[in-house]
Amino acid sequence: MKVRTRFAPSPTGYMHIGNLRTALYEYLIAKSQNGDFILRIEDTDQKRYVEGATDIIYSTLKEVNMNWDEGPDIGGGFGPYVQSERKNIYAEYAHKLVELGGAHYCFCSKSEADEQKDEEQNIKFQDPCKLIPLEEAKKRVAAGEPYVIRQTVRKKGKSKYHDEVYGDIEIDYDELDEGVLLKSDGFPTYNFANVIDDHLMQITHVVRGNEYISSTPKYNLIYEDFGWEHPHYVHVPQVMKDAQHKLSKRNGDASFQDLVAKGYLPEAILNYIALLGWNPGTEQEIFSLEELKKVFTTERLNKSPAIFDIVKLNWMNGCYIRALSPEEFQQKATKFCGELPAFVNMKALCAALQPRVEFLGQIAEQIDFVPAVGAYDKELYVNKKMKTDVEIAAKALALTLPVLEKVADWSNDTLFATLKNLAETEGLKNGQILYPVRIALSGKETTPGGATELAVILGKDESLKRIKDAINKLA
RNA sequence: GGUCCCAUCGUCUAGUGGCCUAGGACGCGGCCCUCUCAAGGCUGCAACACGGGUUCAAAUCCCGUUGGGAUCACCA
Repeated sequence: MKVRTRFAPSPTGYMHIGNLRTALYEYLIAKSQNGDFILRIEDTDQKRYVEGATDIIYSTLKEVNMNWDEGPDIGGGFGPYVQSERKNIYAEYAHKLVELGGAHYCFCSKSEADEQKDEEQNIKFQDPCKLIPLEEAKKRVAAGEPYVIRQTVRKKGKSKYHDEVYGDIEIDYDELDEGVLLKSDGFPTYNFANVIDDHLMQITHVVRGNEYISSTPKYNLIYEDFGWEHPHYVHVPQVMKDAQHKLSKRNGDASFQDLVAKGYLPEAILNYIALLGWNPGTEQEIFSLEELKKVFTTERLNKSPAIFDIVKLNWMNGCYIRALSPEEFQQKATKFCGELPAFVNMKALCAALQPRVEFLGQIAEQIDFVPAVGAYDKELYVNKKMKTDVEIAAKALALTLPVLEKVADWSNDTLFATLKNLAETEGLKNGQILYPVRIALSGKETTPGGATELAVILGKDESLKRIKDAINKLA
């Protein structure tokens, strides 16, 4: 049987990192076995629907290159792929389930149900409507009385099922609550829709967060009542913000879009989250999607929660940035450079930046001196290790200016050789020339590149101008 | 509170009874390289939650304790 997995997000306007990881694992399970990856939109809660949210889902999946084989936009043999368009299907099956004895009509209001139960005391809602004879209930429904369809749990004893990562799970049927399957507005709840859809769409592996472990027996009951086989279950641990809290929108934790906006590369993010809860069993850490397809297996999925560590993502993203060709880097980096003066040598600037940023959002701070030198203190010229002070700097800059004016080949090699030579003939240390020049060009203590590299980035005219300015400042 | 799940360096993890004086990666410290800072190379610090068993032998199996998480919606 062909492996079919599905990513079934609800369109709430936010691509959560944990969600994306679930999608990745679903994609990898399918693709590692030549199966199909299906996209389904779970929008049965009209209150939570956010305009444009489905576009975020599409664009995110596309950005990380996880292409779906069937979905709302491209169709497929098992559509429609949007749950709100399947309303009548759920209604049909819900009524069928009532006939089968797996569910019943309930005329209680939500508040009536809420009043009865008590989580602390472990008192569950005992639905009085269960006792209404089916024929009578049908009459009331036909008469137009508002109703919901609730699951009926008749079984006693232990419910058992196998999970691919957690192993065998046993839960007592008494623990299961008789939840609403079809709401009074006619829409199904997740509890019902996911079962119907997964069966109808012939999903073979369901991947979801481990918060569903304890409700899975309820779904299995529905499968049983219909006489269907349930899919393989792959419950995955949570992605946490810290030991106590999981990553969430409410906490303001970064979403995939937020990270991309900060200049993290989609491939790096994907690589990083693949390793949050899964490992290849080898010491390899850098994986392309294609490589992951080859080595992924559910056996190597972990049971315990993983904390999302932005510091390690930074490192990994840095690896991806450094692996970019200079052209690719320049193309991506330009967007983060803002408006730069015409004198800037972009190629040289990007070459300097590439090994020095872990994510593109760090560029701005690195290049703030490029448009113009900001205000700085003369004391910046004092550096013990470089053996410079204000006086030496003034002398060095005065010496450097005429020499640089004569340089025709404004390249790093030539500039460096020239200044090194100048230092030698003047009996100065390299640093006594280079350090002041670098400060003159940037006005900053640390810069992406040395004096001569900055000179190349700024071009000859601008460099000479800045050195003159510095000489005046020190005079 | 009931039920379910989890538990190795700060973090991600390897480890499925002897190969473990517990390996790798990030981070952190040191050294090298060096026109500052990075990058790169080398190197150091750092963990089996606790207590009982089982066994010739336990991070690995069992039980308990502790700690953490999840769930108990007409949300998914």
